[in-house]
Amino acid sequence: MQKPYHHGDLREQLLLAGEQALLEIPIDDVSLREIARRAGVSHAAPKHHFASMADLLGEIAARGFQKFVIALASAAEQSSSQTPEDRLFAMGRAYLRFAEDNSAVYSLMFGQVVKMSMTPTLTKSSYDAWTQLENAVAQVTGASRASIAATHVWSSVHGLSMLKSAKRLPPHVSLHAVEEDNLRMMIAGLKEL
Amino acid sequence: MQKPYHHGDLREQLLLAGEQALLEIPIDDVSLREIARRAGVSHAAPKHHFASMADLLGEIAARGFQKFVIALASAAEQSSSQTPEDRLFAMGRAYLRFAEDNSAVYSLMFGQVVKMSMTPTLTKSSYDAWTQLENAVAQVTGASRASIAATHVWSSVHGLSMLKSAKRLPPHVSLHAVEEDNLRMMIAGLKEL
DNA sequence: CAAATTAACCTGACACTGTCAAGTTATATT
DNA sequence: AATATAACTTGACAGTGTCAGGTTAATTTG
Repeated sequence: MQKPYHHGDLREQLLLAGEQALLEIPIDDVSLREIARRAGVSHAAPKHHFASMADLLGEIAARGFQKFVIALASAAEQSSSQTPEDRLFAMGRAYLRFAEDNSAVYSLMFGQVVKMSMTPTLTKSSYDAWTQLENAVAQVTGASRASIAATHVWSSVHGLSMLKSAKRLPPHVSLHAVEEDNLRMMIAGLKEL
Repeated sequence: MQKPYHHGDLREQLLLAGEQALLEIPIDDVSLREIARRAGVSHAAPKHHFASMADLLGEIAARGFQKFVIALASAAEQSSSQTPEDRLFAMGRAYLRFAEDNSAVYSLMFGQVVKMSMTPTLTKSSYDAWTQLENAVAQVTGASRASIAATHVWSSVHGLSMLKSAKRLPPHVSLHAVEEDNLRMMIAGLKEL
């Protein structure tokens, strides 16, 4: 728990600088050296806190999953007086919103493992996110085939998020309408499992 | 239409070398220089055929969409005696298979535009792929809201492909069962539009 | 409390990347 | 046959991630 001598805690500052950089500049311009620059340290300083850039990014992705779980839980709570379907719908909306508001971190969270290490904390946080979704889905479908059902939910919402952020949706459709209709169709499909 | 003096046609060779490299080595190791090396030319030779690496990758993605359209059409034909739902199901299976067999090119096709230029041929081929899907979906839902329905289909199948290739699905579920069930739920959802 | 140890950080180097400018060579045009 | 042009090479530049070795500050030890 002892603080490093120079920066208070450089590890945390690097994570924050990385998250900030992902918000501010194109993802290809986010380099380890740029993050070090933003934290005000030399280009090799991160080595003492992260074995590689993939490790740093993996840790940022892990923190992304943690915020993600909180965002979805909070959305679910606010509709907790309603049906399980409504709760799932609210989580779906929160999911799409998170992906939009944190698009760079989101694409890191679900990106190829080649650019990013599967650190233990990332494994755990992404597992937590999965569990949260599976529980919410189990309220709708029953627990027996919740894994399959959750995969359907996640695929649908994740796919829509990706198509949106990659700008692969046809320009003439209303994004908001697409989202609402997609969530409705997705939940309807659950009942056919 | 005259052939370049040295290689027959270096442009085509570079595209082939790039496609091959994407099959053989990790996507992060696929560099412009590596592709040039594989084509047996100097590191700057590609400049005469592609303005940038993003352009080369964009062209590879465009060719990916062309093969993709052919693969889906061929799958649909082979079940053409059946119902529109069956045809869509068959296309869904072919989609998942294409994404698996061509994972690097697939992730290029749907990746961020930052690494890859939206060249005119890429715009056209991805539009063709979209149109093909929309037509197949319209056979199931009717033409009026085919855009929305096609977005639902694409999101679901694309999302599943990405989760699979990013290894974000829980390890205890059978991939084959997940795919079949996902396609069934997805098509069921169409009827609730 | 002083000395030794260790952790945190910096400097400099290496091999690699994409892109550009300038030079060379082979084809095409005049 | 002379000229022009397109295709390719060489060499350079600024940038990257990572590693080795040196320096400085905090911590632990004697």
